[in-house]
Amino acid sequence: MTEVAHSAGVSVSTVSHVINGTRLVAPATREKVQRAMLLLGYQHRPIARSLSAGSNQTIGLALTAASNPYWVELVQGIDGEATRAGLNLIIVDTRDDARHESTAVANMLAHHIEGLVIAPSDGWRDLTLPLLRDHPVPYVIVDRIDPELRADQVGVENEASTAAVIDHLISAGHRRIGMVAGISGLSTSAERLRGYRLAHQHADLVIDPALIVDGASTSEGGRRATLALLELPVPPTAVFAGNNDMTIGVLGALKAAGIRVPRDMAFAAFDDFAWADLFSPGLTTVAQPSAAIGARAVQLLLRRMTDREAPPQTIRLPAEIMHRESCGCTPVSV
Amino acid sequence: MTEVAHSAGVSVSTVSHVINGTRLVAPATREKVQRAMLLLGYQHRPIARSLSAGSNQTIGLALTAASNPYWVELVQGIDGEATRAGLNLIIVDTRDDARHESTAVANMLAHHIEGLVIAPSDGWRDLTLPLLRDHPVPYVIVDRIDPELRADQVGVENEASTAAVIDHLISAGHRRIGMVAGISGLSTSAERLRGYRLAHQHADLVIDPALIVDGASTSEGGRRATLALLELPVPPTAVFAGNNDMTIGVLGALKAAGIRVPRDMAFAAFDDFAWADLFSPGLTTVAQPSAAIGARAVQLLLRRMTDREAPPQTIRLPAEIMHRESCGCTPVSV
DNA sequence: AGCCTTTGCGCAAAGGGTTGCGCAAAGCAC
DNA sequence: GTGCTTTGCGCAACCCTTTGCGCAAAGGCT
Repeated sequence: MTEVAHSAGVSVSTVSHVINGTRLVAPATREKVQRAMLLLGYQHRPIARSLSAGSNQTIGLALTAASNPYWVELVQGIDGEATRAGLNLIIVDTRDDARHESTAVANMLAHHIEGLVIAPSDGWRDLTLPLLRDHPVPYVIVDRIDPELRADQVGVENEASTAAVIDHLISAGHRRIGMVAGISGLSTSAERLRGYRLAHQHADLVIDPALIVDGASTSEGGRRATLALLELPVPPTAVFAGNNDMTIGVLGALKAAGIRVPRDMAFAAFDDFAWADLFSPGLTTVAQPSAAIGARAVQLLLRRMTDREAPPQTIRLPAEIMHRESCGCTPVSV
Repeated sequence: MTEVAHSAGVSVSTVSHVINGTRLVAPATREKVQRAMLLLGYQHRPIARSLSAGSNQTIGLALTAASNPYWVELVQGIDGEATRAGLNLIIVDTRDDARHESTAVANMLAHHIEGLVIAPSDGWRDLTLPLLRDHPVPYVIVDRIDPELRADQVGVENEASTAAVIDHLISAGHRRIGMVAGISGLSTSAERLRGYRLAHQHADLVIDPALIVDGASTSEGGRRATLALLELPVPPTAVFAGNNDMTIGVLGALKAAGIRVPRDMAFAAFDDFAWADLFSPGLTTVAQPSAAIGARAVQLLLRRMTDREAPPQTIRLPAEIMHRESCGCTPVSV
């Protein structure tokens, strides 16, 4: 920058102002500076700005890479909205591990990001949240909403949409519906479970506790949970899987056991994905508006970046129920 | 840092040296400094170091978020290996768009990353590559290998593994095999196509050019390509899809047309994924060793970071063929 | 012509850390 | 006790950019 200033015959401050448009510069001078920059192949290093100004036009996103395919659309939603606002986005993988998450976030903070979107991992309150409290960085939580937290949050209507699907199964005549629940540390798991309970309440049905099994939010967990359900004295006639990973496990276990969906067992799940439609039968799922969640999160973040004192807001977006054949309520067609 | 130095009764330079272990510090002094850091809750900002020293223990990864699910394992492979080496990883989404890719990479460079792993988008040579040439940042290319480039690269054996699968279909008696090819700007597409051709050559079969259709590497492209194949005067008896997105389109089109796999049409594809095993029939696929590719890429990067002059290396990792039922060579079983 | 307001720009400090150079104290051999 | 080598640390310049303050020239007004 000094070189550019020298070559253009102006001071470095003028060069800086030309670059950022932070104050009036006579057109002639501006021209000269720009020519000098071009001539010298000057590369602006916005990062140095963060030293003095503390702003580098970058926001961060922290989530677990494993939560595929939710991932992709969410990232695209966030990235798109950030680009629209003239912000760059950098992403880190939390591995859904509080320890790794906190170091990854700390690294982003060291890089002076101006805002953060985070899908917190289980246990983040002890390690990552304190970091955020120390630093004055605005942040928005996505996916895993924590009602006790005074923070901006965006997520999906877990409870209502799960209840709607379970309700649908109940109206189709099912009385024993298995629930393969996600890892209990996650608010999403709890909310979906509440939805399951709620639907039963509305129908005045008592839930056999044995029907609720822990799927640990993983494929393998889903498989085991399903085996447990099948071994019950009176197995369920329908199963609901709490997320897409568990869906894999559940379906695998059912296939291995020679149980056919929906003839022998009705099935529905949280999380839609490209393949859900291709299965035979097509899978009835709850589709999250991932891209919209991402976009809203960035909007919330932008608001907070301009107004630190704005009241925290929690947004719940409605999910869409993708009604296909696996729930067994319609005759299987092509 | 000044505060810490003051509180510990030493100079800032000593504090710096304690933090980085860059020169001998008497144990007693070191103790004092560390206590002071703890006491004041000092947060080291490695980013500031990059101003003077140009090192901040962070490497970057640039790829398209859409290339799911390849993504997840690749990211995990890279992240894991980076962590092992004591490096932080930040990721950016290129959107498979050269323009977006170049600004995203430029942003990472501005953040003074010490190395870059990149799965280049089509057209990156004009926008992103020049950036890399200007900056002295070591980089490694993954997935899309460019044979003409003198750079470190890691990818999968596209040609040989595709040839093996096509060969398998040929030995099963198929003489007209449709090839749903990926976007032509990608080296992976070209290599897989070469594998397709190679297998035919080995079997002394002439390829009807109409059997090779463009699937544009997308689901929708795969669908259209499949329709084109079905409308041929003599349709193929088997189809090979060049990646997982196109697989969705192909399978969707076949299902919509009421064509059953593998009875009416054999099927195989590049890219394995969790659901492939759950389909009925299970899908025969080529599984990339994504995690290994990521890990190797980081290893190559580390080598280059220490030795800028090392000869560029291109590594091809073998793929694994997941032999299931969709290729029709075995009786469909449970 | 004298004074006030713009307009345009330079000066220098600041932000957080690294590092070459040099100095002082300590250890050692004689 | 003298002179030489280590060992341990401080000083200050430097990395790159931003920005408050202040000055000078130009233009408008009376």
